Amino acid sequence: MPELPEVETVARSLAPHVHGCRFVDFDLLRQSALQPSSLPLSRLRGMKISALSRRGKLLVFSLRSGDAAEQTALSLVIHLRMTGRIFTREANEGLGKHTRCVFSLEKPVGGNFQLFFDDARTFGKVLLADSQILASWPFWRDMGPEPFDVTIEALHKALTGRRPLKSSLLDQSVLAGIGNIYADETLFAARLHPLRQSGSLTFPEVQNLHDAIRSVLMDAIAQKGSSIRDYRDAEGRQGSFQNFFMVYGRGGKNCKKCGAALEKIRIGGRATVFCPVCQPVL
DNA sequence: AGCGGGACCTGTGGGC
DNA sequence: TGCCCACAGGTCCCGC
Repeated sequence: MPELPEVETVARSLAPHVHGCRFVDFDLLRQSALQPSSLPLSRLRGMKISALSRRGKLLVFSLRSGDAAEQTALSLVIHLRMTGRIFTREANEGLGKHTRCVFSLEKPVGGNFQLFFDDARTFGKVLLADSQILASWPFWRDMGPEPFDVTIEALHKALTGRRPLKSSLLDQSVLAGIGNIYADETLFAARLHPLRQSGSLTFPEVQNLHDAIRSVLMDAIAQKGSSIRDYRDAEGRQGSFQNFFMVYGRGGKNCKKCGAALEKIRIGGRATVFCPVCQPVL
């Protein structure tokens, strides 16, 4: 599910609820929801959330221990993968069918609430890490630049070889945060064929792609993400960018721009939709 | 290098 | 209505 715009929306909607809150307790209902390299979640107790941010598709809680004498800093990192959801609950409303982990938090002004991590497909992961564990986690270590930070030159340099352009966009070490929806939407906006060889792009084409990535992701964030089925923000609201899809999930339908029938193919095992007229091979 | 296929899982929607 | 199959927003791993 959640790609960059969805995780960004979750982070923004969740931040005001959790900032300054302290972890009181946790309940890990499914052991496999914990990344094997994680510190035990018991280390959470007493730690305070100093910031909530996003890196690629990861949600990152920055934590500090309460005592000023020996401050420790940890990060609680959550990857929602396909169907993960994070949301808050005021009281003890009981677990959902797919609840994998529950965190009990204490507000700075007093009073407790719970943070739920639900995940139907159980692909999602939770990782509690110090800076060393985080830095040596391959997925974190190898993550490429944020799409809003990368320069055109750096993007040009990262697009190499004969691999399909779409595969490069999905490669988190090239750019962090783009998934199947936004790869297809971005390529349409840039008028580039998904099978173009990554290394064959001219500088103006990379410039074009760079613009498309930023504008598609910004539009999607403005619409609070895309809700295909599972996705909701931290307050249970759906996104609305699915109403603006030009190609994703529209194989066989007419291009909204030129009317041609959109083609659906598979690239690297992922369904890929594009317009053969707006996105010519050359 | 990169692709196809499988694995990890559960749910949903379409076809019959 | 019900059953079976294909497919789903992501990543990792293996073999070719």
